[in-house]
Amino acid sequence: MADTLDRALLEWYDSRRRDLPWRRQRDPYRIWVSEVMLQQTRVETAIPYYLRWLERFPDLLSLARAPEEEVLALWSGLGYYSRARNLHAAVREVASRYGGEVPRDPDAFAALPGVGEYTAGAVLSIAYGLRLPAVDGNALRVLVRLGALEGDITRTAVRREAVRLAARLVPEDRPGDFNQALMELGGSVCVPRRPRCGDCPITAWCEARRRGLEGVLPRRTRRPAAPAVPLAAALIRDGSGRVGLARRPAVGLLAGMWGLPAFEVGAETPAGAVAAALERHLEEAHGLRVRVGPPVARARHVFSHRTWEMTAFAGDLLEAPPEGPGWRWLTPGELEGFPLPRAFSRLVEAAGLVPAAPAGRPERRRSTR
DNA sequence: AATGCGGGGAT
DNA sequence: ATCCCAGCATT
Repeated sequence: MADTLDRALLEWYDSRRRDLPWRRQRDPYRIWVSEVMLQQTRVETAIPYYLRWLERFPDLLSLARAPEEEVLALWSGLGYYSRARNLHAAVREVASRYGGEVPRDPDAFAALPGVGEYTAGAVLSIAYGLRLPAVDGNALRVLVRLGALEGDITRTAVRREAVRLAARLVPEDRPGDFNQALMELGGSVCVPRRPRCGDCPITAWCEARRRGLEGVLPRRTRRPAAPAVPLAAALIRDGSGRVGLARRPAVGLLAGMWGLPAFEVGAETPAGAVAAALERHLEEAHGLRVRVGPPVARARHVFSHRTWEMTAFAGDLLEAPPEGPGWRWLTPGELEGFPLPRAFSRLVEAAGLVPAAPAGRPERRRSTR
């Protein structure tokens, strides 16, 4: 076995690294896209989105030139939509300010929207070979065990300590591979519960293992359960059977995405008054005069911090709606391929307007038989 | 320093 | 049910 931690880890990585789409080249733009998609997202989830993204936006300038609507459409279903908006804005800044070349300077790169300490370290170490740490959730767990850091990892101080440890460990030679190896080790061997220390290439250096703490580290206070929030949505048809969609506000949950017009029902609204409250919401938020009828579909959607208990009410349009950038009508056929966030696509499915979507998220195939 | 922000897979 | 994922911006 190699006699230093970094050599042992790199040897392990060389023998078992996965063949991932973003590991086939070192184009900084492509590495960057992968790192943003992978923020809080599993590798297997991101891959189909990544491939489709690069087909449409093969280089930085093609993304910089694209309209935001198309960018969000390609991201839809992946979640955390500000990632897409920030990446789009950042790429435009690189195009205009840096001549289309991703800056090598860590401070300049990290100043771009959506680029934090992790993403800067990952992109610059992988694409440019800079000796920078990149500590994601997986690497954090490895580092906490390696150094037997006993503090609560939800605290900033403990995370900083882990980053300092990583900065000490990352070698001049192959820093990008080292960072990826640390992450991959956390994802496959140094897993949250019951780590497979027998398969670990750096167990000889692991302080938690030496002290018998590998099963209890990292320590973390648990999050409170997400509250359930009722959501009232309107399923409004126009004279020709099309369905009304509203663009959500630019800030907040699902910001800027399209969905059924909807609002979160507060505790002050009794169950019997929801329909009337929905009518008021449609009037105030969209200038629509609608008579809200009976509920036609229900669905539950779990976010990380709240759960929507969704009810869709049928709505009869009393008066022609105003045209505008925040409102559009789609036929059920158009709805089927439309980039809706999952919460709304599920609700529309429950209403029987479109067939249930196929398992693969990104390829919204039209009619596969 | 804590919170908001998606969606899904593993246990 | 709970945890957690190649995190970042905002407060």
